[in-house]
Amino acid sequence: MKDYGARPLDRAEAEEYATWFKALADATRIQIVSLLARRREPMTVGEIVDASGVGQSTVSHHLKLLAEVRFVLVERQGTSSLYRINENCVSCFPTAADVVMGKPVPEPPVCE
Amino acid sequence: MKDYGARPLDRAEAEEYATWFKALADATRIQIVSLLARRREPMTVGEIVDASGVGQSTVSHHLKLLAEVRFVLVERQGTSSLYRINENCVSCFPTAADVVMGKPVPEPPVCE
DNA sequence: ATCGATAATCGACGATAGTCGATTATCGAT
DNA sequence: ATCGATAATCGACTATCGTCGATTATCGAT
Repeated sequence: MKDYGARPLDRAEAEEYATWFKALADATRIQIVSLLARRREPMTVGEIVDASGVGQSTVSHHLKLLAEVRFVLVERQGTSSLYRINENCVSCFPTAADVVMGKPVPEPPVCE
Repeated sequence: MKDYGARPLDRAEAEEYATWFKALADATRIQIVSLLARRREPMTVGEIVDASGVGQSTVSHHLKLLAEVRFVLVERQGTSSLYRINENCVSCFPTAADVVMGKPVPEPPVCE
């Protein structure tokens, strides 16, 4: 690769960002994430099922994916699971979008 | 759906954003886009092939996808094709990330 | 008219993804 | 110990994706 400035996007960085974008590369997951981001409070799977319009197993599947990349956090409470947005991602993710689009940022976003 | 503020993310909006994120849900495409975003000047397919490390047909395939969602723009010049970043997306795409993450914006981004 | 360089398209392959219905696991309450 | 509610997992099906090598199309130059 040639020189495009101080912080070129190498393969490893590109692959990390790709996993983030992949997590939101589906309309159902976008609805779930935006739903949890607007309510900053935990929601049960049942509530999310009602709001998303797809089956319970499908929602559970998507929530698992979103939890694996830590877009959402889980906490079991009694017989139900409470999902909430990961506040770190609320700030990190748009910054990742900036980085890919060439906007210089002081620190590359490292979400957890 | 219940009420989560003035601008809930309906299915249509979620699907539009999903196509955008889907376009960047691959490490190779992220490298291509960030490459074109850093150089603001048009690049030939051959140059992009050299910089990306994958085959010519693969790069051509990805460029076609990126052009379909208008992340990049094409212009034929002689025997080569010149690809450049779509400046609109540089500003629209991070805004879309903000919207999904619940940050209120004056206008929802409509890229073209 | 032909040649060479460049890029687009084709065909194929294995891999991954989204959805569903059905089943299983977990846990509180009776 | 059993029941009911809740959510996770399983199995299957179809669809899409990323990559490649090979072929074809385009166009400038000779």
